[in-house]
Amino acid sequence: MNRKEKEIETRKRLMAATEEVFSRRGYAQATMDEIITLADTGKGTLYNYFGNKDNLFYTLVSRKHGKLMELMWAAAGESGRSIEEKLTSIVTVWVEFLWKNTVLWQVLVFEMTGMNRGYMGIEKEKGTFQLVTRWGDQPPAEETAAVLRYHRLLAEEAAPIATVYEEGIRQKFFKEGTSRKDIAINLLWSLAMIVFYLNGQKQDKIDAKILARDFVRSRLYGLAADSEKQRETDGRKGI
Amino acid sequence: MNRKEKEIETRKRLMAATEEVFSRRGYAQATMDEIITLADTGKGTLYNYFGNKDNLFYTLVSRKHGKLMELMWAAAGESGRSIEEKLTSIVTVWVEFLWKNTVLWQVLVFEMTGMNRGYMGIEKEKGTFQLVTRWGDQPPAEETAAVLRYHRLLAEEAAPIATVYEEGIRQKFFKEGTSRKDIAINLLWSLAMIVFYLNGQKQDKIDAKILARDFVRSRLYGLAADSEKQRETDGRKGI
Amino acid sequence: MNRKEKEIETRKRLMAATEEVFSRRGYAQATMDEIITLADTGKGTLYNYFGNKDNLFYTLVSRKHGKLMELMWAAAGESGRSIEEKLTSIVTVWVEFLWKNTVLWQVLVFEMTGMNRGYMGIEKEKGTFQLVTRWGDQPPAEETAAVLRYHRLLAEEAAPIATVYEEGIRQKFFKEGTSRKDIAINLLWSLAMIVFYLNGQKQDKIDAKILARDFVRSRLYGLAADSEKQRETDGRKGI
Amino acid sequence: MNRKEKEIETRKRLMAATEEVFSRRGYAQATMDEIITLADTGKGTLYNYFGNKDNLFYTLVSRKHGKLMELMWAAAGESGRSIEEKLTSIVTVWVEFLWKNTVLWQVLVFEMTGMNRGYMGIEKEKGTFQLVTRWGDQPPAEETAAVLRYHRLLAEEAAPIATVYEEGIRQKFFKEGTSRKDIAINLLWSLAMIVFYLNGQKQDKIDAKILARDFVRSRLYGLAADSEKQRETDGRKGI
DNA sequence: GATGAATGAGTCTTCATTCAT
DNA sequence: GATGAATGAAGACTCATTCAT
Repeated sequence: MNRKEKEIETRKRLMAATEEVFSRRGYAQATMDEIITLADTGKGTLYNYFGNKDNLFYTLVSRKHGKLMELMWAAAGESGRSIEEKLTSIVTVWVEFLWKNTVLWQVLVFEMTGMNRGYMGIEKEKGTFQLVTRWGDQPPAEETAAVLRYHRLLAEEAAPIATVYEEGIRQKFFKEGTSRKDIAINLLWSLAMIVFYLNGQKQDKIDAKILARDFVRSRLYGLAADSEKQRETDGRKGI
Repeated sequence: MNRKEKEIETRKRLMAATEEVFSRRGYAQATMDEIITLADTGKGTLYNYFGNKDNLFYTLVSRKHGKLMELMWAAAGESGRSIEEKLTSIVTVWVEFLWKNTVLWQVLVFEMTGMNRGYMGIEKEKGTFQLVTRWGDQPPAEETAAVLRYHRLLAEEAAPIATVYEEGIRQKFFKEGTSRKDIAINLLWSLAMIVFYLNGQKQDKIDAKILARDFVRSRLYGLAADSEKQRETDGRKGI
Repeated sequence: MNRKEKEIETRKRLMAATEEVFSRRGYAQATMDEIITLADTGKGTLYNYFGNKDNLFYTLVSRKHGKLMELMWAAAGESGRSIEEKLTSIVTVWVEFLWKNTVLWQVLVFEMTGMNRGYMGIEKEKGTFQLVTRWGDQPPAEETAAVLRYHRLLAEEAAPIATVYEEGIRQKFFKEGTSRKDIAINLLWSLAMIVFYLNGQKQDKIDAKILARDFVRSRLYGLAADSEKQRETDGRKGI
Repeated sequence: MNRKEKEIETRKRLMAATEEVFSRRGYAQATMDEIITLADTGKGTLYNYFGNKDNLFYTLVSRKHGKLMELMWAAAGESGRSIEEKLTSIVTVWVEFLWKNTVLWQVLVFEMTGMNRGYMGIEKEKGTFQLVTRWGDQPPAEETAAVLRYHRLLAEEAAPIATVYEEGIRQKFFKEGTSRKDIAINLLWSLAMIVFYLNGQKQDKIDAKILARDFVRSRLYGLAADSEKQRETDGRKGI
């Protein structure tokens, strides 16, 4: 094995160890020591490759995100299929992904975005985010930058489903008055909560496709037996 | 002010500081030092009252939980109201509560339950929980106990809405095949995700009641314009 | 019960609790909190009566010491008895005392005298002690005073046996060349080590009197079967 | 100096500082901060090497113990020498060792074994120890393990002298009825008490060999001038 | 380029003592 | 005179990061 191959080998082992450790411990409780021990390499190597802990996590998560996006866009773009089928496809991808990466994505959403410290990422213009906190004060610039890139990832993950939504709206598939973006986001995270909760308990028993199908149907057609009960409804926003 | 009153005063200041700090920093990043500084008291005092960091957090969260439960049960029990109205009431309570305690409840759900480390609390019998991890190994007994009490709180919070669900099922209000517990939990956490995301951005503008009403309707009657599309549906589980 | 009686009552409970706690934990690990809890009184009371932790311990130990000295002097003074009988009497008292106060006296000897920090109490003149350390530097005056009083107690405890020794020497009971003080001290502490080691394991089974008798005999007449082996001996110091 | 040498250098400095500080302060009063200051290194380094305070102490003491054992066994094995000579040899080693390590071995015997809290280590089978307390309750498993290893060391230190004792008994050198183990232990610790008390006061003046010789003789042949006084002796155990 | 020894700021926690009521 | 709430100095230990080899 030449030098280049060796390096790639080491990177691979580090990535695998990183995944293992962050998946087991979350972010704060994970230690660099455990990672290098598992990867059977040196601390210097880890830092040479990835710079720091946050960057290590970001690299891991970013790759996975990339693969996820490919699959989601593919599902969103399948031609000749109904809105419901497309939604179901995307959601299936999402469920399968989360089953594999439950902890990682929880950490991403709650720790890394700073959501657990009252941070919010607001999309000012297409692709440009701004960080605000519930408490008014701006975090230090460095932290802001570190946090925002995670917000960007998450915003991207809602895009495919939002696209299908737009399509559905044009087709008059949906009731009026619904805000696409909110719905897309909620659909995704509402489902994420289910997976987080089921979290492997039943993942052997439930097929991702079935879970996805049932979930989409229940969102589309509701839980109530008699939809006529909605006769008096008007102007609802339907978040 | 006599001694007893002074003590109560101190407790109050400590509780307030605790809420403030955990809300701003999450659990791991919060420091006892910041809390005592804010409460303008000594470290010993804090430890005399609460014993340790975890207990401090639990005390805070446990009180809030108690008040929440009262309100939820009240909403669940309102006589002479429809299922939809009861659901809307509970959900309104929930939204109002989460708006005030967004970060705290995120921390509770993701950090304290160990969810971000792959822990799951499984209810064996009524009220008895067992901790399992995605990775198979049992955490140390001490940690297990510390974590489980948070699971107990969360399980309790799903109870009122589950009760209304049962009632609705008896009344044939819901479609068949739905699993009450899962739905109750998901309804709650799906909504929580919305609030976590909105996270104060709009909370001044959106009325909790309206958000709740729209949310319940959308879950009950679906997002699709034409419910006839479900003609071919059969045996779905509707999670 | 009037006020005076009440106070005596409280003092008693405090003394009992003090003994219990120091016996279980040693000095450093004992806490004032445990003592007042056990005595069912307040912290202020404890401090009003005893001033501080060291003083509390000293008070306890000092009382016990007083009783011990009475018994020892009585044993040393029994008229019309042989040297061996007197030694055995004193040693019996000592064994019985140590069985009851094993931990307390270990703490006294090793922690309180500072022996475990290289402190030594040297008797300059009768009753006047000076503190020196293996390391040459003088401890702060305050600590010196606190430590020295424990040395004084211990020196006193060797006095009765030393007196009997002097008597024995006058009677030519002992071999020549023996240094009385060293022997007295060593006899005492050599025996203490036995009791510390047996430390309750066998104390139910072994009678203090028998242990004392055997111990004294073995010291007086030696372990060797054939005392003629000592023919060539000369000028030994016999510590 | 290359890396490996540097590491060894650091370890050495740490070991030296450790000895110095524990010797001056005992265990509880010694602080890690003082050790690193003295060793002129960082806290992390200390912890990387030794893990925690107890382990640091154990490492130090364990090394010294190892060297001591070598010397003792050598002294016990010298062929062609009488029992008395062997005993004197062992005891000489012991005295020389204790003179150098007085405080350390006091700390070991009284603090680390938990003797000052009523702990006793009982040897169930050869090499297997069990911890019991005067108060009946078992200490937590972790503490038990930490304490027992010190008991193991001490038990080992009595072995060489016990071996010589057995030999002496086979040779009918000793009076009957003596229990080897107890005697071995007491011989050692009785002597230790002397050294602890002399504790450097006179160590320049007294030769270890002379002290050892006199001590052994006095134990073997007794303190009394006339050994015929023992005529009435029967069945004594001679501890 | 890989390594891992060294670092020290940062945390939680303990506990003797004080003093106002 | 009894009380116990309040205090804060002190101490063990963790872990991301650096940099000389």
